[in-house]
Amino acid sequence: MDQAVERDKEYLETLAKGLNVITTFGEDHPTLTVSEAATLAGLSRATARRVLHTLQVLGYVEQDGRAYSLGPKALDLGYRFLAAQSWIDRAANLLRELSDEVEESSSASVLQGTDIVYVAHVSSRRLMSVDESVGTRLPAFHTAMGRVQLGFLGQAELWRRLKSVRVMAYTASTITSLAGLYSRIQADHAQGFSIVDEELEKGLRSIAVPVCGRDGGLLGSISISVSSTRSTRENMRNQLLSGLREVSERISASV
Amino acid sequence: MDQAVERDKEYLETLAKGLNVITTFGEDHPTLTVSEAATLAGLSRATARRVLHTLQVLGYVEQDGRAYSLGPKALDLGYRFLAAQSWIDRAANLLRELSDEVEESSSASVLQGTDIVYVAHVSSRRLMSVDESVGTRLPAFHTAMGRVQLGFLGQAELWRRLKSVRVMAYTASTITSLAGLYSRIQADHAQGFSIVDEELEKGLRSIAVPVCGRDGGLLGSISISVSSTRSTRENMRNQLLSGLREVSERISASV
DNA sequence: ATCCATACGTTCGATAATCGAACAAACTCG
DNA sequence: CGAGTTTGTTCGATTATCGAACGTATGGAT
Repeated sequence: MDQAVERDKEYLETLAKGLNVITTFGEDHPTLTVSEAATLAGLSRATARRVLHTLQVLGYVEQDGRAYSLGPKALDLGYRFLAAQSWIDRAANLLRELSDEVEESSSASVLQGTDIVYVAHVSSRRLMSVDESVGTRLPAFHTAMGRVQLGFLGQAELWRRLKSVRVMAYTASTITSLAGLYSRIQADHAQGFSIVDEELEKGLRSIAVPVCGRDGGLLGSISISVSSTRSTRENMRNQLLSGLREVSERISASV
Repeated sequence: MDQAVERDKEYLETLAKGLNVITTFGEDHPTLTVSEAATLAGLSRATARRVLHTLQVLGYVEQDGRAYSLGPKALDLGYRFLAAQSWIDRAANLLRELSDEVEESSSASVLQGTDIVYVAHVSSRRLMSVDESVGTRLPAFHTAMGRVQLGFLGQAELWRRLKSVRVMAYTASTITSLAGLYSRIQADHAQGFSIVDEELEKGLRSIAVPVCGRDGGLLGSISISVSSTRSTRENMRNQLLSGLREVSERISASV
């Protein structure tokens, strides 16, 4: 049986272990001791210590007594992803202007698997405003930004990803049937935008459009989010969609 | 001689190689082939391929034919640093309000070695506006945000870092003597703010204040940057300093 | 469409990197 | 201050990783 699941000798276990340790840090664990890191990463204590020592030498982690924390050099890794995609800077600036104009928060994201990952965000000045940091992940199937990007997948790939998610009913409004999600995504793709209404969180309504490169390939998506007490679906379509489309076109024109 | 520089067996070479490959991606190299990555990272082609394969399996890198590029999962690594520091979200929101009010761009950063690393940035709506992404690094000794943070170091440590930089004359205004930099940093620390005037880039003037935690320990710094044609040093001190100090105090009060 | 040069994927034995148990040292908490 | 817990370090053993070499694939020029 061991031979049946022979390990991939091209896969570097040590690198994987190290990256795994980095991902144990976060909001839940701003600092970690060696033993905590070992437990969370599923490593022996000696191995966890070697990982932390190496990361510290390289500047990705800082040590204060027994406590380790991620250092700002960890931002380098993510920054390089952002720096490699020129459309994101452009999007951030244009979304800033759009948010000022419509007085709502706006975002940009990219699709990865069954998640969207925020790559830009502008909060509005309202007290109740969507506020997500760059790097945040949300389920693609239940977000407007996710649905407009999923619509670019081939039918087989879309079904493959649909089947791989464990669909949860986040609110009473969440679409939970796979067929329902599939149909909605196809319909949104046909109309060129998506509105998601309180499926992820009660009170939250978002409208999104895709962003493409000059060659027509998908880059990501952008959206505006509002409190459902402030704007109806109809209002969003009538008042927010044209602004989003204009921003999307300006981004496409500049890359 | 080989024995004299015996390798640190607690340092994981494979992890270091992997992270090094990640850092070869960026604005200059949004995509890389196996051979390019090997050359830039100083590895054999087979090793570079194994690193890229492992990163791809883990989701940090994506492959399109022969071209590899960083995937959005790379943002996770940097996001975890930001997520672990609650003051940064708070700073971003308050800086957004401040930028709107004063109609200039604002930023927050943390000190790492002889660099500052941007952790938040708000561009103003002006055509000529400072625009730096989160993750960007700038030399601490020649920036207002850097100087206010360097002022928190002990004298010995400050001198150690001073001696380790290769001081460059970015503009005719750049302070290039170590003694001059040292004095300026001490003076700025004493007055509680720093103004840097066209030392890094002609036409760019910035004012910064430190941000501390409740315990008085340094968290980072915040700044406002303007075009030198729009504001004198005196104007910055008279009109911008109080707003920055207020934001700094509100951040400190909330963490 | 073909050919040639370049780049890539894969494999294997050798080697070096990595492992983790064990023990001493350090730290924390009561 | 003492006890319990955690960490740092070391060593021999084991496994992960390496890179040269060769076959395959790709891309560019003609």
